[in-house]
Amino acid sequence: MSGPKRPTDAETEILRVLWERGPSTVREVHGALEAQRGTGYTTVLKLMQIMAQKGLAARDERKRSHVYRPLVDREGVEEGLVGDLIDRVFDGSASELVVRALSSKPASTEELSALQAMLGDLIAAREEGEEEGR
Amino acid sequence: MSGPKRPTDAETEILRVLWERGPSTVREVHGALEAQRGTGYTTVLKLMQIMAQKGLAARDERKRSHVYRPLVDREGVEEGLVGDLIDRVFDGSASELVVRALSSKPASTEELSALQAMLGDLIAAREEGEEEGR
DNA sequence: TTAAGTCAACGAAAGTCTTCGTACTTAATC
DNA sequence: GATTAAGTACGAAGACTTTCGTTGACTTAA
Repeated sequence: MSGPKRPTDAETEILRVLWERGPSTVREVHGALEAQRGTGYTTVLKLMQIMAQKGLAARDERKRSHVYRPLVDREGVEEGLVGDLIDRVFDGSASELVVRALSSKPASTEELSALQAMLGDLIAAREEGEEEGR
Repeated sequence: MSGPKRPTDAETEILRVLWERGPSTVREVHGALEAQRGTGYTTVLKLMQIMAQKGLAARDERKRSHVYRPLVDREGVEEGLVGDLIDRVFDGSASELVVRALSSKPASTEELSALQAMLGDLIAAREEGEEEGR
C-alpha cells in the first residue's frame, strides 16, 4: 500500500545508470557516475543498499559482487517526476509546463516539428474516438 | 555570485501565493495555504523569514504585520525548476519531457491544439530568421 | 489598568538526504 | 599460512527542510 514516492536526486541518478546499462554492480555504477561526479565508492554502495531496501532496486547476491537491477520502470518514474512538478507548480496544467520547458531549453527546429506532428496525431486519434462514440 | 538555487517545495508553495495575491502578510499566506494543507501559523512565519534571509522575498516592516513580496519572478523560477528536471532526468532534451508530460497529465483537445499552434508559430519564426540571415 | 488577542523572534526537535570512515568478510596471490 | 585486494555492512556526521512550542512585545477592549 505504500505510496509511490518519487526517488531522490541521487537515487534518480543511479536509476538512470541502471536503466542504461542494465543490471550492474556497485563498481560499475560508481564508474559510470564518477565520470560526471566525484562521489565515493561507499557512498554509491550505501545509496544502492537503501534503494534495495526501499524497493527501487533488487539485488542478486549469488556472486560476490552483488548485481543490482531496477525495480521501477523508467516511463513510470519520469511520469511521476513530471506529474509532481505539474501539480506543484503548474496547477495541473501540462501545457503550462510545456511552455516553460520550451523557453527554458529551446529545442531544435526538427524536434519542434516532430512534437507538432505528435500533437497532430494525438488530436486526430481523439477526433476518431469521438466519431466512434456516436 | 550566488548560484540561483531552486526553492524548496514549501518555499515554492509560498511563492505561488505571493505571486497570486501580491504582497501579503504571514497571516494572509497562512490563510491561503490552510485551505489546502494543515500547516501551522508559526511554520509559515518561519519559512517566510528564511525566504527573506535567502533573498527569495523582501519584507516591509513598517506596519506591525510585516508585508512580504516575492523577489524572484515566476517565469524564472518555473524555468529553473523545469530546466533542472530536463537536465537531471531527460538528458537536456525538452521534447522528451514534453512527451512524458502529456502521458502523465493528458491535456484537453483544445490545449493540444493551442500547443500545436504555438509550435507552428515558433517554427515559422525560426524560418523567418533563417531568411534574414542570408 | 488589566486582560485578551495578535504578532515577530527564536530555538529546538524531528525527519531526510548525502557523504564517508571504519570494520569485517572473502578471495586471490605470494 | 600470510598478505594484499575487493567487497559488503554499519554507523555516524553534516547539511538541509519542515515543524512547532514558547517567549516577549505591542494593541485593543473592557
